[in-house]
Amino acid sequence: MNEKEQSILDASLKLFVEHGFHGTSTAQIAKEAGVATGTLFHYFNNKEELINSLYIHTKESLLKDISGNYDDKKSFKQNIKELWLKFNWFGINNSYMFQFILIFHTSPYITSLTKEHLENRYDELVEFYMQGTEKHEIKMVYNELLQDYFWGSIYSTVTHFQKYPEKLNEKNLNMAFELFWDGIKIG
Amino acid sequence: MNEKEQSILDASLKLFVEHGFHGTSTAQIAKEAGVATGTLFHYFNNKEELINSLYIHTKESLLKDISGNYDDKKSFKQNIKELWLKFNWFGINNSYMFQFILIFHTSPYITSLTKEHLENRYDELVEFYMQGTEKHEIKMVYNELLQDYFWGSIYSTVTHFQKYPEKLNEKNLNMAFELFWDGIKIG
DNA sequence: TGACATATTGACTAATCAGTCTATAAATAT
DNA sequence: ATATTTATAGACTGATTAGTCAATATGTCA
Repeated sequence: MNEKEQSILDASLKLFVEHGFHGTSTAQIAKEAGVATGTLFHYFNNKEELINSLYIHTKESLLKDISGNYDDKKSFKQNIKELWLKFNWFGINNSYMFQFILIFHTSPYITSLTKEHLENRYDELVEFYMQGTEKHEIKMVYNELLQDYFWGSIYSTVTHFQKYPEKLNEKNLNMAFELFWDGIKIG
Repeated sequence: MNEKEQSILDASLKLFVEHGFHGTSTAQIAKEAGVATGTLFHYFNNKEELINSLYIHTKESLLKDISGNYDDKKSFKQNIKELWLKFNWFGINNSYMFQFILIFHTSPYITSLTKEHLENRYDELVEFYMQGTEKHEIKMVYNELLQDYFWGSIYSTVTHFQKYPEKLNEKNLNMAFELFWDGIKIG
């Protein structure tokens, strides 16, 4: 990845989150990135291609951070907690990226081709969940609801600590996890 | 509320949700509403005033739908379930409004004056919650986290049934509530 | 060295935007 | 009935936008 190309993506991430896709001009992006508009269009054919690249890079970054294997030596709860924490730390440490995913995952400017490129990688995560229901460690709730419940917990926890950074500590993060876990555990 | 004024707000709601604030031109709004641009600027001095009016109307509509008093004859769980359901039905039956609130509650175009106009009305809701912690029916979790947990559950449930409308029935809605309730209940 | 490709620049352009203005039409008041 | 205010229309304008283009610089390879 070229240095200028990277700074264009960095500037875009910041400005798209702060002012939206249409609220950010290519001139502003170029200025923020410290390049000329011509350079921007040298690396990206148009604005839409830019946001698609950004979406791919952001999601790749998330996938990299949350990847890791199920550890049979640990309990199911511990395994799921580690995954939950990885998601949350990603959101807390990369607030622009997290907000970008939140805002733009339904954007019409992100093409279906771009989405396909990533969607199926979450399959691993889904199977991971299934393990818990099979072993009757978590409630018999259909998969789609379980996934959305999981994501809702990540969403509310990350946005909570973005809003109240002074509340961020291990105790409160565990508290937030227990809210999530007690919702799906059996008994 | 004038008929044309209302159709301008309706058109704005739809287009702002679908294409964003800057992604929607005043000409498009006027066309969708079936009026001339001059009429739009007769009712709203500028685009920002339009989105602020829209925000107020949308939140007023939400507040109207979720309002109601705590019923001492019913259990705390039942009371909170009814509130939770009111929020969810609002989101399910008014998907544009719900998405609009989600997308624009942090928008810089919604002035702090507009926000103040509504924020304090949620105080009732907060006190409602406190009742549960005082009676030790729900976990001793600090208020801000509890509120964000509540909102996260609404968010994930509404977006879930927007994504999978065929899954919407009483059984699954109750299931989603139990995920939420078991997270905060004691024991 | 010299030839060719790639990188970078910023002035430029056609299209689009928010908002204005003038002209009427409809409603309301005196 | 007449005057005054309010509603509606759409052509128009100055500013801004995404994207182009021609010029120049830098790198690469034989």
